[in-house]
Amino acid sequence: MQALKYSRQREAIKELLITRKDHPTADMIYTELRRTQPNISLGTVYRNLALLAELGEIKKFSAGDGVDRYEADLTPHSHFVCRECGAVLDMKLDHQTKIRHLAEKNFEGIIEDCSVNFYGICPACKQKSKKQKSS
Amino acid sequence: MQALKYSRQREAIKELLITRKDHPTADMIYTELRRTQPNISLGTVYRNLALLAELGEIKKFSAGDGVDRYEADLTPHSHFVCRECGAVLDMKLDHQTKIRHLAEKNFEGIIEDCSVNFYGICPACKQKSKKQKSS
DNA sequence: GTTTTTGCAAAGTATTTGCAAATGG
DNA sequence: CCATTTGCAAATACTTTGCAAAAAC
Repeated sequence: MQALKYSRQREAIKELLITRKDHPTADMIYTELRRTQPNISLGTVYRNLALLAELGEIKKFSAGDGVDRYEADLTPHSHFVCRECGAVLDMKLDHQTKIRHLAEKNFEGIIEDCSVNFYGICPACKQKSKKQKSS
Repeated sequence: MQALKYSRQREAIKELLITRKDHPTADMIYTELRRTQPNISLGTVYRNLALLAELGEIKKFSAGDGVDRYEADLTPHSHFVCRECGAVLDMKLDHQTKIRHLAEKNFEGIIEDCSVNFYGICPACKQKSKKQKSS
């Protein structure tokens, strides 16, 4: 049981996540895939995202707004969320490893994962507001 | 305009968050307040939580499951989420300040906030599974 | 009296699920 | 063939919102 058969849809989802470096939601993935596979359903997208995440092939995370986001980059890194435009950017500094060790010292439980989110204004929006002021 | 009048409901929500040290969801707050104010509505709870968060009197955050959580503790700290029992615990180490400075060095945007979540097995659940093994 | 807040119910999102048909091995 | 996956639609979970009545000032 649970033999995991090939699925065109699942491959397409994985491929899309490897290609795209933004951090799409299930709905964004669905909309994009619809262009090449007009019959794919949102339920299938959700089911495969959950499966891939469970297999550890992709990572599901939250940007703090109510929507789940997905990425194929499994290396430890954190995210920046722009409260102006909503963009989610990678922050390549690897804090996690260091923080995790710090946290483990004072904690009796088991720490398996760590997520770090930054919030603020992204470089692009910062530029934009500068120009508006000077005009 | 926007003069902010007193509201018994809002005070009760704030008081509850100051008292309770778990990190309740809107629905948990609603259920609890219903015991003393049987007519309070879920919409009112949501509206006041949003208002209090906007005023900076409480903090809204995500534990990674789809539900928003609230707390009155405004000092920088992070959270641990048990993937066994769902408990959300405070991690009192202040990583945020340090991490923020690290992140700001390599980032052209503006960092206003930072959230750190740990995931794993909480001390209580760890104990429980130990006992099960030895029986 | 005017403005803000409330309770209620309805609407709006995001996600999950049941099921018969399609697909993979 | 049998097990898994799909598309579709309905169900669920969480949050927001419109509106008339109630409360605050």
